[in-house]
Amino acid sequence: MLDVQLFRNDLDFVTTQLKKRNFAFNPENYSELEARRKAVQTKTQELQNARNSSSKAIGQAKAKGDDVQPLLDNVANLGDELKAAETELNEIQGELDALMSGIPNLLDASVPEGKSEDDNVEISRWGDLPTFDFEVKDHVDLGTARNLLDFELGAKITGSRFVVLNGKLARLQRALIQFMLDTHCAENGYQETYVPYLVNADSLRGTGQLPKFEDDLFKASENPALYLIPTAEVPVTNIVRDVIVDAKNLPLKFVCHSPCFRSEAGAYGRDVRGMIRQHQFEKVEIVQIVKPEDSAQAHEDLTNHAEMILQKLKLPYRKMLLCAGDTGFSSSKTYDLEVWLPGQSAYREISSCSNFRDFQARRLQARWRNPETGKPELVHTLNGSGLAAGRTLIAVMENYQDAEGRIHIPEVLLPYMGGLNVIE
RNA sequence: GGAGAGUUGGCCGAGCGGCUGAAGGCGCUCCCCUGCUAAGGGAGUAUGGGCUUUAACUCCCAUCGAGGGUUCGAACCCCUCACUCUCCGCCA
Repeated sequence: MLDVQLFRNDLDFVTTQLKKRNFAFNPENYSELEARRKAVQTKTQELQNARNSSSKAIGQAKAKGDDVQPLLDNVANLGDELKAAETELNEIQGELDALMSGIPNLLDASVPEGKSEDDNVEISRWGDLPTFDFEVKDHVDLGTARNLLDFELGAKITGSRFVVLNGKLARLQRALIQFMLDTHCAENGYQETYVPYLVNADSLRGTGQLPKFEDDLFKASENPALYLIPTAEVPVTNIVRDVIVDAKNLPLKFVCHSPCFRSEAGAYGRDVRGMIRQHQFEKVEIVQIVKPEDSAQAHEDLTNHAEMILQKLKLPYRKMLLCAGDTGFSSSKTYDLEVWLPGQSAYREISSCSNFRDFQARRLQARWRNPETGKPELVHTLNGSGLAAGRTLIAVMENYQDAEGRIHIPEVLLPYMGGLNVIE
């Protein structure tokens, strides 16, 4: 949610900024609605004031033992008039809310122009691409050859875009998750959390998935309305919903492993092969709640924390700055990390690190008390994948394969694999 | 699942139809006194919104779990829902 004051004070600025995103915003439409709101709200409040002062007068007259009937006659019609005004105001507020909650965040000045992922800007590359003196396999061939990955079984048990991991490979994924959690806690100062995987609509509104992106979610129950989390970002960021955080406790840094559930509506036909795009996958999420002045630096730090995992795993990757058209709804600026997948001879997204500034915080009413003003002010929120475990598993399989189709265990994972150093 | 009790400001807690945006206490901030491991006195201390060209003040509106109702007027009465606690049952 953007600041309504910004719309009232500098509508041209907002319109121009939104245009960078190719977001169709109609300022005339907005102004007209806002003018109605102002008129009706003022009128409503005047009526409320009239009612309050009349009621007070009646109370005082009664206390003195005066005849209150003339006063009662006076306010006879006030009730209906007030009710009508309040109803109208509610409708207008509802319209405005719907409009405002559908408007994306404003982009940071450093975000490049562009329409699609083709316009994203490469910031850096890390690691040498591996060379193989044999024909490389992708993770599907590597995994199914040894019955480590079973897509047909996933389809039988549930349906398409689900998979079963067997034996050593399941353990390797668990090792990756443990390694990521331990690293973020011990080296990057994050606090581990465990959170619900079903969330209510308020939580999803807070982080921006609702009302606009309900199709991307799995709804698990109707009454109460509960949804499977699409990312741990939702429950973890909602830790600070309706909270005024003590300044001395900032920044808050959380790390959380969770499964993620996405309906992948609109992704039919994309990445159908393998486990790149599943309805259910494991991810380690890092979240930061910071003072506004710290969020730009925190964004760089948080991205570095995600990069650290790739570096320790010795997986080659590149860092992309997303262009205007590819930056998510709630984000003001996003870096994607793309890992090298030899099986595809391509870099593929493995982490997305975003600074939401106060966009989520305003929806969440997540605030901190600024000692300088003594007033509650909105915090800034950030998050990133650190990393998507399912895709990291794929990357390890493909980068660490040998001519026999075996998968060697990255050095940093050895302590988590119970002495195993190769899956064969 | 059954029975009962609750939900008020940063925290505890009073209030049960008008003078209550809310007593009292704790905490916090400032001032005074005293003087040293402790104490006394005074003042201040909720949030969101509107109006205003902007800002501050004043003013106005809303908020005592949420939503609705009764009433000239609701923290207080009625209804619905959510959550918390206690006891019983069940359970990884």
